[in-house]
Amino acid sequence: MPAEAKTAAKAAQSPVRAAQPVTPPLTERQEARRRRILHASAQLASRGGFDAVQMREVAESSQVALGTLYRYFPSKVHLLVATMQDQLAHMHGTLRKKPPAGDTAAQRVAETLMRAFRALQREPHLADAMVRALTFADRSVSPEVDQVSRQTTVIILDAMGLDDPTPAQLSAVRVIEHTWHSALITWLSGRASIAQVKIDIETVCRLIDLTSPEDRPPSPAP
Amino acid sequence: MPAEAKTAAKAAQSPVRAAQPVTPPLTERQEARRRRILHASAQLASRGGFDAVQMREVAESSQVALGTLYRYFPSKVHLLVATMQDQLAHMHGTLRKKPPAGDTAAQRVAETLMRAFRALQREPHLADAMVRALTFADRSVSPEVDQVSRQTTVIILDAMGLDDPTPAQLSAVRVIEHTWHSALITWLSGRASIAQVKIDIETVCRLIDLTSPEDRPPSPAP
DNA sequence: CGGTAATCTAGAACAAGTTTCAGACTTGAT
DNA sequence: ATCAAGTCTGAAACTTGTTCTAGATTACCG
Repeated sequence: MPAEAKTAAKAAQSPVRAAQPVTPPLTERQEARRRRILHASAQLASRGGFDAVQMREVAESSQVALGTLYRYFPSKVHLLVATMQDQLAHMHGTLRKKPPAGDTAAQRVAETLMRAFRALQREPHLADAMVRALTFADRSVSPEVDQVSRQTTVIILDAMGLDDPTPAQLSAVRVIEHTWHSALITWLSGRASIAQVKIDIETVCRLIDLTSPEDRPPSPAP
Repeated sequence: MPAEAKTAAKAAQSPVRAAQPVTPPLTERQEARRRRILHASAQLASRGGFDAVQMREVAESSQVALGTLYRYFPSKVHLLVATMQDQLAHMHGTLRKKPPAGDTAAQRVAETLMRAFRALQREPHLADAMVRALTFADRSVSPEVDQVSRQTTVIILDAMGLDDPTPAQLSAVRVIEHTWHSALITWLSGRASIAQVKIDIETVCRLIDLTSPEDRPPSPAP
């Protein structure tokens, strides 16, 4: 049993930087199947978003029986969250190569998120599928969602250049993540403009200066 | 046609304080039906959350044919978002009677949200159903979701004691709402503790001091 | 190699959201 | 009071996520 669920469950306990799960030995063909499935999922999602990812179609596209698909990913939401993990890993790689160049931590985080946002704008349907799955996920997907959250946290902390955040900073990072997800949703459902998302990201990033005033004096012009 | 959708669509244009929609004449019996439906929805939601609100059961509980239910609320998500509007109106009334008493705007907003949070804790399943519906809603529900958002904005601005917010303040309020929704979700899915939600709300409310320094000097102890 | 446990496949079956339809009932205008 | 238009009902049908089953296939152990 490939067992995504079990797999990620193990990783869902220690704080920020948790280890990758102990990969339960996957045959080469199984690894290939898994990749095919994730690829098909991303492809269908890119076309028509959440609704377009239909389990029967994913199964067909990836040349796998429906039952097998469900063995690898126990639900549609699991599948899409895994797809998101996949894409996030990509993005993290990309970001690592060209780190953000702002002067303050807040600027770098905002720049990082805006870069990610622009990437999502190129595939709005895919973004829709992944984000909707993420926020719709119930407790049974918590371990996987948590993993996504942890990965996002790492990306933000990287941008801040922090290794050992205080509780206050962790809270600020959580608030930034909250804003990030929720702002994405309002944008995806057409209730907020791109400009608004940008402003809100910049606004929330100001919290960083508030929790670590070492980087630059926070007080605005009087 | 009672037409929830049309109804709320009309309200979804002017900024913050939009007027109530021009109620398309509803007979008394129709009004009663609508109430029965919302009541059944809230009741089922209180039991088992999002999944427990099954359209057939709602129809049966409220003594209405399935087709009629769909005429009043074109989808399950529409129904639950309307349920949320209902509950929000309640809450706003309650809050009006006992306004928050903090010294700064930030304190009052945090207090208000924590009060709402405690109310939700009393009916976690209902909260689950409403919040999941809200964030899962696609474009077809935008007008209604927007209405909820506007109502929330009003509540927050009330707590701030503001009537005529600047764009920066509006952005801060949006960020607070984002955090509010997303923090609720992480709590509901068991990924964050109540304490964490509290801290995050307090953290994000600090943004208020940042965008309107008139209320009290923001600079922390050196 | 041979056997056995695990995995995979095809396809049926089930569950819940949504749609459809014919006929009964209400409403509002004349 | 009557008629036309709009609503409501009950029931069946359709869609898509999910589960189940029986029989192939594959992986691994001795």
